Amino acid sequence: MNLEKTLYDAYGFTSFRPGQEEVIEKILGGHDVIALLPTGMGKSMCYQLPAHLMEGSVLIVSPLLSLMQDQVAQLKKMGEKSVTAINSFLDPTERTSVLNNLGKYRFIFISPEMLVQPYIKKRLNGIRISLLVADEAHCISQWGFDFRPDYLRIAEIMAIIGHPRVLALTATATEKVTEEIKRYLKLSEPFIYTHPMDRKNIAYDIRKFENGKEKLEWLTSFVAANKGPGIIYAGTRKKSQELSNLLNLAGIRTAFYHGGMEHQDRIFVQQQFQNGELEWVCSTNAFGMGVHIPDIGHVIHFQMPTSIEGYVQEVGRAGRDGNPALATLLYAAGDEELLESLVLDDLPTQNEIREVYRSTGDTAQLVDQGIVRETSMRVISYWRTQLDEHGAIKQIAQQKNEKIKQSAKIRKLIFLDSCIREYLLECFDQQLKTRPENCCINDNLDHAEFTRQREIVESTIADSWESRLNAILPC
DNA sequence: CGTACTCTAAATAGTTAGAGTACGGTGCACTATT
Repeated sequence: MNLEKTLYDAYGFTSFRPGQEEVIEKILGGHDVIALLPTGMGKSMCYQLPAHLMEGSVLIVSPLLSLMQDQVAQLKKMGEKSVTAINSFLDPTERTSVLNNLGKYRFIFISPEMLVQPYIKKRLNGIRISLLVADEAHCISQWGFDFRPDYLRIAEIMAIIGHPRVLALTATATEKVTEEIKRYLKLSEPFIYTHPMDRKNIAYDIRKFENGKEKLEWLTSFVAANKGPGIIYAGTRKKSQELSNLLNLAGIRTAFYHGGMEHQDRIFVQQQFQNGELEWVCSTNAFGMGVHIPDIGHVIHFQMPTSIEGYVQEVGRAGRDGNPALATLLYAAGDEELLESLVLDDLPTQNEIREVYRSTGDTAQLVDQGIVRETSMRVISYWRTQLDEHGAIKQIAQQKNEKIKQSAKIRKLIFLDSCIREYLLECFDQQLKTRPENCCINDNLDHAEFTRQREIVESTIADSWESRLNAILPC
């Protein structure tokens, strides 16, 4: 079979990007695949092309509604007509029509929450699904255990849709995360494609301060002296607003972004940033997934990220265009206390587990009465279908242990004396092959040289929104 | 850890200081009102 010809006929591309062809061949050969591909490497082509060569529909599990809407729009722009997304954006009339004609769509996007709804399972029964795709598959491990437990339940529909082949796609996964993807998607012998994940054009800087005030002063002067576009990650919603207000006062075009905002406002900020109307975005970790801006030159962490995986994802949003980019992590004494308590406190407590397991009535009441938190309830409800009370307590304790390990890794990163790049790769079980010139603060990072290189880049990028739009358009 | 909110005692009627405590970040779907 000539894959390149199909690629050309269906999408007009003459050649594959690294990894695509190998992944597609494995899928067509009947294998399940876990593909770790860096963002911007055309991950979606890995399921788009097979869709043209296999009988039946491709079902894509996607973490965010906005991401789904984007992908649907992009596929439609590429001339794909039979695309749909089943989610709460659908009004009842549309929903009925989509559900009645499910088998007619070549691409069906869905959230994990929707996927496990009994009425959806019923509708999927008997539909011919050739491929199940778990997009951003690290979410299984990152969110499944404490935030969106339906991520652990994707495999429940395998039998219903006739055990199709499975493709799990992600840009960042440690061996442990890969293992969890494999376990929760119930893949027996998947082909695992790993791309070297080092981003050579990103230089790493870590700066330590006595207190928050010093950190703030440094940030203000840095942002005043350096051009965007850039992202500043804050630890709380409130802090993201504070930082944005402060920078605005200094005359810098900035907006804040976090999960507590109206959906419309979030879309607006993202669009403004993409069109170059904003130079910096101050945000919580809500910002980033599905944001494709090639020329981000700076990612600054004003407060510590919650895990190394999160850090690498956030930092990885810089320098997609291959030009020099700088990742700067700011630390002030005591910062770790905030984050660690925040991260550890959100797992269900022993008391919550006990209350739910021993409740005989409506468990929703426990949430209403404030005895069990809403997120805890969903997590415990999931484990209740799998384990007894003792088992659940053990499971959550193990999860907590895992989180403690994660925060220890972040702590180690901050106080590291050796190469940051090497350490990050080590966390992903990879080895550094060649060290770029501008590597990291512990390895001859030359800020002056970096700034000089950025200036050359900036002078060649026309600052019109048209050129940016062209750069963003899909490939 | 820092902040914001609640509670309580001491003071004497409505205010205030200090102690105690809860919260902080990621999103889906669904329902009940506007």
